[in-house]
Amino acid sequence: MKAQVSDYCYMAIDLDGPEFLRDQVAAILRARIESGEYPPRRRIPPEAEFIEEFGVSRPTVRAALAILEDEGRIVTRRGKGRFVAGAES
Amino acid sequence: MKAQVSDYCYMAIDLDGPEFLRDQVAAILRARIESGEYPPRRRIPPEAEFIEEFGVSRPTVRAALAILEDEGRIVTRRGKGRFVAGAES
Amino acid sequence: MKAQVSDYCYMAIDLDGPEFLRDQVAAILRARIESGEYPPRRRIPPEAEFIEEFGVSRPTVRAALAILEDEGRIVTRRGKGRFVAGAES
Amino acid sequence: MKAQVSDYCYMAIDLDGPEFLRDQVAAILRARIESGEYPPRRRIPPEAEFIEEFGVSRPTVRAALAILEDEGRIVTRRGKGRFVAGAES
DNA sequence: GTGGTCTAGACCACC
DNA sequence: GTGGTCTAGACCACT
Repeated sequence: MKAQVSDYCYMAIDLDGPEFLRDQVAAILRARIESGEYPPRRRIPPEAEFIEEFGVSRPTVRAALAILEDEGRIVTRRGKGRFVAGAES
Repeated sequence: MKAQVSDYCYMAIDLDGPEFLRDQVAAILRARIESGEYPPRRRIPPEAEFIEEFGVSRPTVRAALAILEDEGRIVTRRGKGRFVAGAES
Repeated sequence: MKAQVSDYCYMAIDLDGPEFLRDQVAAILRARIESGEYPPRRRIPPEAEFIEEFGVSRPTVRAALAILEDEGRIVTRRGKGRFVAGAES
Repeated sequence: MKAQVSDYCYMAIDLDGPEFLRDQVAAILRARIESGEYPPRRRIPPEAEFIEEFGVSRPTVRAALAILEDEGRIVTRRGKGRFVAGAES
């Protein structure tokens, strides 16, 4: 059921992909944004959901989301959630 | 103050060089696993403890642990520690 | 499935509003401290556990814990947890 | 002996200063760089030393150092240490 | 009930 | 023996 990023040394989701879990999670979420699965200006799932989905720790999820925020793909609103970046404020 | 590797070998041999330290450390830890001092499926002490206990460098400890892992005696879980191999759960 | 606060009060009272939940939770926890269920200088369960146990929101739990802290019954250590107050070490 | 940043709810080093430990540590180190205590192109102490000096966790120290790196005040060399930024590479 | 900060401590990669 | 990444889980601030 879960979309495992990796099962820790058992398998990697993509052997040609990013080296670290943080970067792998970021890559998956980046793809979801670019594909429109997470549409502009819409909220993305909370941290807790990614923790469960990918089976990684909260800091790893947060590090991945920080990458996407640095890239300008998402914005964070404390207490409200994270949103896909889009035209206008 | 520190317990040198040679202490654990009961002063039986002199240290001829760092390349032997690795095997000596591995031998000590292997004995602890086989004696049950480190029981199956239990975590073994962290790298840092062996560094201090044996007075050797981190790469030496890691090389010794890699030997035991190659032998299938321990398994490694990043961020969690190393565990003595045992019956599957 | 969840243990409601009212269960812990033995259904003695009805809930007239959320402002009372805080005091009820505080009263339950106060009783646990005084009875020794939560012994001095020991950590009490984390916020999340009380949220689940009592079926109340995080702010309600935190407000209840703040009461106990004001009363000097518990102390808070960020990143570590809350502890029952007791003789100094 | 230690230059405490704060003793966790007991006192803050500067009540008008930064709100978070991370920012407080960053501010102290920033001041040392600007004062010349940590001169340009010289190595600054390792993470472990700041952990001990300030009595904070490793992630907090790293977060503080990340701020200074973002500001361009220090550069990081894996396996070698962190250095105060200075003219020329 | 979200994200924000912090603690503690593990193993990893590199020098 | 440095910095890099990761785990696990606590409390905090805000909505």
